[in-house]
Amino acid sequence: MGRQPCCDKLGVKKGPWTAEEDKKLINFILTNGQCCWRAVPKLAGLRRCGKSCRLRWTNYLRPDLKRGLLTQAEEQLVIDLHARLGNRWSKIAARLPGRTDNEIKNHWNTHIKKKLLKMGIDPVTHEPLNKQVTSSQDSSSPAQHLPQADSTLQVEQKVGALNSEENSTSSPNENSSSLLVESICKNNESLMNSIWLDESPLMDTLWDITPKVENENNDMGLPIWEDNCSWLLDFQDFGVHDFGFNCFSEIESNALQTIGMDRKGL
DNA sequence: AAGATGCTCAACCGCAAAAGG
DNA sequence: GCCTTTTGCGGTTGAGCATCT
Repeated sequence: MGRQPCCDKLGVKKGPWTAEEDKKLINFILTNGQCCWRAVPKLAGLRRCGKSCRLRWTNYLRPDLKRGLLTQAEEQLVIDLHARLGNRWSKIAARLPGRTDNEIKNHWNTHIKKKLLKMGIDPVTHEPLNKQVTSSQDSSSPAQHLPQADSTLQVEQKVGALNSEENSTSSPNENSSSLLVESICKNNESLMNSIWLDESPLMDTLWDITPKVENENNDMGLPIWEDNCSWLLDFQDFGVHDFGFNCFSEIESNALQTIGMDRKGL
């Protein structure tokens, strides 16, 4: 018996996406907005599973994605958020505009984990590795070992509010302060403050690109769709050229019609 | 130069939660 | 409230590239 597959496996393509497939998906979403992902492959003429389309869009094709390595500040923020939220990558990603959960997860596993281990910090508990040996004898919380800087206090209060908002899914790591948090707070006070002050999800509204909702986004003080569309001209890092000129002109004309954008104006 | 090893990251898989009837 | 469908999440894999021996 077993579970029904998420999509009809027969005739469903797997593996890396081709430029042609990307083109179809982008074209479809620009024209129709994000609708039922299950229906997308059929409607867009793709031999892919809906899940795969959603993943490709959210992790690679979305207009608001930043490319390239995480900055130092972003990395520190990830570390801090991980200390509080654990492996809840989507929640962490929601607080880093332009970054995806997959990207952050990958970066964590390939870079940050090693970095922390090198520094003698357990990437799971965010506590010093040597301290853990004696932690069973020492019942005091990690925060008690640290001098509490004013900026840290402010951040911790905001985090407290955040945690209470999310306490239904609290992770075992949430209450542990860490040496890293301390240094992050000291070095990036303004960054941390701005982040904790604005707890609204940054990403979701930004990339809700259904054409008719532009003005609603604007009401929230967020950039309207047109402001985020410069990517259409260069297709981010993978470039227009990756699609071939012919296919791009087709997407471009459709996209520009959809969003009412005049290329000459850019 | 060539094979071995390590690293990165896009993509897949399976499960759980949410949504809809 | 139950069942089915759809979506979202986190863990894992593996191809491709870089570096080492």
